[in-house]
Amino acid sequence: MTRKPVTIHDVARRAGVSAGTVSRAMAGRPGVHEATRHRVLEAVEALRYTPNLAAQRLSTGKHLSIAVIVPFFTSAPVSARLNGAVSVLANSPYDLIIHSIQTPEQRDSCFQLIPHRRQADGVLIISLSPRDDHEVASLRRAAVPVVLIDSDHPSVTSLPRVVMDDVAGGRKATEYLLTLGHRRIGFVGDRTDNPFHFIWSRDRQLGYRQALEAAGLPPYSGLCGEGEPSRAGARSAARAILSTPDRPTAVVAANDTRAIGVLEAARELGLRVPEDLSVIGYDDIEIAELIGLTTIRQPLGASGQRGMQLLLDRLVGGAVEPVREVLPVELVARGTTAPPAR
Amino acid sequence: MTRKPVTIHDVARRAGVSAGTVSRAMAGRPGVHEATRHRVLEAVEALRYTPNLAAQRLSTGKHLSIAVIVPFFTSAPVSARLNGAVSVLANSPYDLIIHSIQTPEQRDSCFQLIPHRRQADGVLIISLSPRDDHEVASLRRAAVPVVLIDSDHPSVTSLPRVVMDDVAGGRKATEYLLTLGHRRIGFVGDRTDNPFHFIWSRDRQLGYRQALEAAGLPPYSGLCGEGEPSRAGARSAARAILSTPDRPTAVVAANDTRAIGVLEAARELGLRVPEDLSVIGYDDIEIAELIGLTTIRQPLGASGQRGMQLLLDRLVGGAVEPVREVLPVELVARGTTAPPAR
DNA sequence: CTGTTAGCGCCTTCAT
DNA sequence: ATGAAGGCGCTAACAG
Repeated sequence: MTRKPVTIHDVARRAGVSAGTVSRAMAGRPGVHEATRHRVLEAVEALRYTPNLAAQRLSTGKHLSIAVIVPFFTSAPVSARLNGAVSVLANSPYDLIIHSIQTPEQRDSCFQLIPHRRQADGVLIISLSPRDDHEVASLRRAAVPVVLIDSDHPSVTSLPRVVMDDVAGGRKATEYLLTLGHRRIGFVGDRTDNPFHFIWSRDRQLGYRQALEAAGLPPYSGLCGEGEPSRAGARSAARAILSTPDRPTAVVAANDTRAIGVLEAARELGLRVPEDLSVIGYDDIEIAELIGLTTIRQPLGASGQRGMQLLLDRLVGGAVEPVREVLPVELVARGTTAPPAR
Repeated sequence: MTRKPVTIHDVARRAGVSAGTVSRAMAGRPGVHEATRHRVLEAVEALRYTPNLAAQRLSTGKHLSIAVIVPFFTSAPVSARLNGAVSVLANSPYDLIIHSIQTPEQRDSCFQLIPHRRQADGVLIISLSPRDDHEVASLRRAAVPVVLIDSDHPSVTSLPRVVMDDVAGGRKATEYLLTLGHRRIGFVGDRTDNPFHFIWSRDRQLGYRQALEAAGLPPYSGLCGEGEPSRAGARSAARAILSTPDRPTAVVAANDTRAIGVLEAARELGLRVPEDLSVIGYDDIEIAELIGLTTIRQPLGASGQRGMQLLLDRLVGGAVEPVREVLPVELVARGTTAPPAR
């Protein structure tokens, strides 16, 4: 079944030319007689010749592929970003190699290996942030360009990246609740020291704190729940803070999935939404619209596209200066928020 | 920044051996003195040597990568399957090359190119079925093993594949409604001649018809809506069949997304669910549980895992005989179904 | 315009 | 146990 592959020499022989000419003809490079090119292409067709990519890569030093490091791409926001990135590649010669991170160990090994092993022309890292200066430095001296999406680090010696304005998002969400008249506002998010080193929850919480502070309100640290990064985790965290005597009248969730957990907790506790409790999510994934969840919308697909574009730019244009693009977010008011009952 | 890559010869020189020995030492093959191996590995470490994959591939003829052809992987079911497939690869040396299909043209070109160009050791095709015998034949004479997931074709000369029992699923959904006492049951699905040649909607509809027939009911062709493959499309299709004088008391949707469209249509028309209308979906994606949708659950992640496993089997074991594995589906009864009002 | 000649970096016999 | 040599398939530089 797997008969010997057709090589460039087979084509050359059939067309009555040399391998070099076949190479030139196929690459469409100038300096080949039109008739010759025609004969070559005919032979290619007849033999169903496909160049051996490995040989091509070895010879040219180009890989024509891009590696993407991405966590849990069943998560809707991540998969939306990935999809945006992929769509940019559709009309390019680059292949897309996916490295799906499912454990913290995988994260670490991918961060070390992928950018240094010479297998892709560029590396795109989605939603996974460098842990420390050391890791930033390691990425900077990578063998190929590295671009980050939804990933950041305060280090000055920085990498090109596309980030969401998570702090502003957390602030907007909280300010909206303040505008509605809420004063006791809780937050349900991720642990700062989560094993994958996700930073978005932390940043959104920071914005939340800023908004409270700006409003002259004390930080309600007792109202912040951290739990497993899932609906169930958010539900139990929410159950905890909603069971306190001075329960909050509103909750900011670090993402839509958690917001749904909060809604479930509210239902379990017999709290009506939005009459007894306002809930606001983050991401605006499809489900948010369906259940009428008020949320902060971030440009998921666009972030993927932009990041991939940055990477491609530096693949063709050589070294472009590092940039840090911040994408804006917006509030989408729906049915899970209302003024507090008096 | 991109200094000259370190090659196997650099390592060899530093370790005071030849390139061949380095190769053997690194591959952990026998016939290398322990002390030598140690020195080699030390040199590898010191030089941060990473073998050039392209060279390795060219030399060995193995690519250590698997190509996956997959449509719209933002769709929850597709991304769940893909995720299952990826997870199998986590502990293997294989890389995963993604070919995301976004247009019918891409579908066609990928079907022709990917399996024949010698770039991956195997090809996994998810949720995209061969269009005709010709395409089946083309896949069969591919240069590398090809495995299909959620993809099928009646052709006798078949390919190894993992399919869902969509016909049984459509039947089960319909039988459940019949059991509840419904007699006028509609169906909202995809067009048979959809451009991507998806077949699951057709098969589920077939099961639906079988169930009706078995119950001695005439085929309610007027109750079948076909629309754009989206929530909105399903909503307008549903609006049409729910506005007829003899409207159905229950609707089987070809997937959960469409079921949600049907629910929206019902709400618009002032029909209560499940009192005035029963709705049943298909897939059991996360959202189904959230909104309490009765649905048919299919093993999404498991199908991906199993398909990838089949592919790996045939990569190591050589030619295994073609199989057609059918994965079972089950009914998940939730809140959108009830006996019809009398 | 086209053929020839060297590698690209690695693996793999075949000697030693 | 190790070194030397040839080749994987292709491209690129250099002659003609």
